[in-house]
Amino acid sequence: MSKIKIKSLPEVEGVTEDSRHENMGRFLFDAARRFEKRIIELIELQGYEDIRTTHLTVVRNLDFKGTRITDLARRASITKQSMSNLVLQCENKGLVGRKADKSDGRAKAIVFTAKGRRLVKDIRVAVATVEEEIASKIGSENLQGIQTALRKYLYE
Amino acid sequence: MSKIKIKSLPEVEGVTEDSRHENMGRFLFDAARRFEKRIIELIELQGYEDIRTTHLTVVRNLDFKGTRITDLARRASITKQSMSNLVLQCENKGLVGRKADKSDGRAKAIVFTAKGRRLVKDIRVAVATVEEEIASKIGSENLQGIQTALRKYLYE
DNA sequence: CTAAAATAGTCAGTTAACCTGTCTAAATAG
DNA sequence: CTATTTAGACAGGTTAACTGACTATTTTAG
Repeated sequence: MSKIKIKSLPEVEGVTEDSRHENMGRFLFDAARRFEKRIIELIELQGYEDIRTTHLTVVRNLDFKGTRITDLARRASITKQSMSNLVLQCENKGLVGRKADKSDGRAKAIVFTAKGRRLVKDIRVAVATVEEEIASKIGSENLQGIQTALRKYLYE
Repeated sequence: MSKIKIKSLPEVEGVTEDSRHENMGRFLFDAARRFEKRIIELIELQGYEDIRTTHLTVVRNLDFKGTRITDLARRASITKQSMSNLVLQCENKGLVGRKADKSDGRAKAIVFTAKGRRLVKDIRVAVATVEEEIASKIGSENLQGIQTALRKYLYE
């Protein structure tokens, strides 16, 4: 990468200028917040109670064939202790269960219950709905563009 | 808005399909997280200690002419109690002060100290730097495109 | 012009979502 | 076969939000 160009920013003069500032971070943060809030709203409309964004972190990273807590944690970029706790919550809600991993006596595979699989489907519908809502506001080519660009930023 | 179109989503077949799913919410969330983390890193390199993203929430919404806690809270979409606490933290760090609002005896205007104004400048440089970093990865036209689209989604 | 309602801010307590440190049981490497 | 690593759980702490209750002003309405 070329050397970072430090923009010369406008001087603060007196006490009149506004410190508030639009920037990428703010847009991303606000948009992420709004998106998640809307997903939860739609999921609640489907009749689910007390499903929070953190539970989606479990659901989102769980393979249908089953996934270990350690792997879930790594995928979500949180500690295994935190993930362990989230999995416990999902278990209490009847969304996931545990089965022994016969190849490793220490490990347990976290697997979806039927209810959990139903939630996955309902979440996908909600996600598709919110994406439609956004697309209808900014255009689907912009939606696609954002996703492509952020994928590149994040994972390449 | 027209009625929500529910996409027919692929059926879950057996236990082989992966439940993990790329979507807009995930991209936004991960990108926001990465952005904020990077800003904090750069700010710490500038010699600041223990400046957290929540403190940026104060700084980001504070006018140079001074702003009341209630207004800060509204701008940040948090309760005034939460904002009151954040302002206290910023005050303890010497970033902001309070002065009486002569037109309203109940109110106090939160104002930047010299140190706070210096931080604002340093944050702007950090933001510009991170935006450059992103632009160098995804192209500045994509960066601009994302900002324009998200501004539309969020505030129009 | 006063009594009632609204507003600015604080205090106290709670909850959610993370964290670190420690521990066990099992697996693997030298 | 011992030593280290790994999977997971348990205990306890921190941060950033929340609600509810309170004081002190200001605004409004009869």
